[in-house]
Amino acid sequence: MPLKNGAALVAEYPKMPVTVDCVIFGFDDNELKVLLIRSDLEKYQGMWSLLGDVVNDTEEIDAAAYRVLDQRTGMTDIYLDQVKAFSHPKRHPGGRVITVAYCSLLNIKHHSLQITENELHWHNVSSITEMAFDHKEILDTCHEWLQKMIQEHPLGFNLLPDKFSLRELQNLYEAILGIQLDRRNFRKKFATMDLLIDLDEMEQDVPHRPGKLYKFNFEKYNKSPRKWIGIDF
Amino acid sequence: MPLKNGAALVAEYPKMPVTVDCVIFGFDDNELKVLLIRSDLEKYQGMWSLLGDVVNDTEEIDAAAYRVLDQRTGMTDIYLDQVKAFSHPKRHPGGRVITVAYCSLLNIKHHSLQITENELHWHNVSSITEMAFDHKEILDTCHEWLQKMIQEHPLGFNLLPDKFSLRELQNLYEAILGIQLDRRNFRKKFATMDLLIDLDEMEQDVPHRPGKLYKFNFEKYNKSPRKWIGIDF
DNA sequence: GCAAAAGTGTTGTCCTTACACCCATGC
DNA sequence: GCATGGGTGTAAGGACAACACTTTTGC
Repeated sequence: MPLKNGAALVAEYPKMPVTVDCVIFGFDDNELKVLLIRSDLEKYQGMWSLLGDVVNDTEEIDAAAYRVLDQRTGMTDIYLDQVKAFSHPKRHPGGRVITVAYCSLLNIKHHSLQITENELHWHNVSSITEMAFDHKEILDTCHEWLQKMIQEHPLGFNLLPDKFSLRELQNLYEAILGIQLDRRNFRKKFATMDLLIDLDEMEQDVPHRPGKLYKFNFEKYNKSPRKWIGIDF
Repeated sequence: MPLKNGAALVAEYPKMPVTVDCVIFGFDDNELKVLLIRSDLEKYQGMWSLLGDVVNDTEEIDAAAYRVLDQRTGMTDIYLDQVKAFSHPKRHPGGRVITVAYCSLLNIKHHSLQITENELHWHNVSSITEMAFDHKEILDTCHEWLQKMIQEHPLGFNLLPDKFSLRELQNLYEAILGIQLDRRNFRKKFATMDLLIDLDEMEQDVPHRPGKLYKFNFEKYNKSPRKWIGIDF
């Protein structure tokens, strides 16, 4: 087989637009939220869509996703992870567009944009039934991804304030997983893990007995080895 | 904000080639193998690369990956799953190419291609140190993905013959995970799961006491609900 | 009969689950 | 003082880890 020149080969490849779409989750009022924008396409007039943008010619797709987050929220240190590429040929009414979905987690309280100005709104994930493009499918995929990930990795803390109570943490897990958890067992679990730092501070302005505040010990977590063996299906 | 026409919008998006690369795993001689082809690019002369191809204009990326498998192995019912998109702007020497990595699992014994003719060869995953493009990184990512997945899902059976012994199954897990497992506990685990069908047949032509043969009960597995709650990190 | 792997049980430890009461604070 | 959620302990059951000997077959 004759060897080929890379540039000549690639020049003949079919080319198509690639975009990123960010599923930006937040947590407020004991509900899992997602940040959406009104679609600016005729076909999807009035419907909500994920925040996305094209991938530029010399740009990593991760970089494009971070750029979307920065542009829309003004925040640059947001948790972000690639989830899946979606490629149905008719998924975009304007023609073939492949998109790579990203899941990102941010603390709503840190995020100070004027949401009414630019048609950007937080929505309860549980009450969304329809979206522009295939964005409902992408949202569902990212929600399932998140449900699995928060059980295996300390991601949920990205959705909470730096200081949080055990009640808030449990509410977060219950909202994302859609189940009720036993309070004593939940607290025991985190006590056993020994990855929460007791700040010796109390909640303020709650209409009941205030709870203790904690922060997550990322330093200790990052030093501890992962124990991941266990066949179970 | 004025509404836009989809086609006009998409026409202005940057376009780039998208490819798929398949990490095709097999299992033989108690080793995890991967199917590779010699690179046909000048720059990577003599080096091995994954099996890939471009994604065509109206083709789903999943379909492109299945097409690669069909073309290279002649098999159409192979397990396949999307793993991750790789997008470094310089990952292909011929210019910007985004690739989506797929992991596929097949039973080497079912696969009858003439491997010497078309420069296609099975390689021990553990002895690969260098590959063309960023394919070593892609292979490593898929290997880690597989290590995690075989513990949570019954994927490993795709790498084994229809009928297999518990010893073969354990060898498979040990090869993929790179660890030793206790034989009694391993068998007990699968006995408790009650998802293996005892075929009342014995291994043939083994130079020692033959073991019983089993097949996996996919029907029962698919009917059983997933129990997936358990915070652990 | 010897080599090689098949097959099998018990025990201790740990984790998970289920469950109920008193306490501190705001109003 | 009452409403609200904070905070705690225990007992039972199930899962997992460690461990050794007998059996069957091919040669």
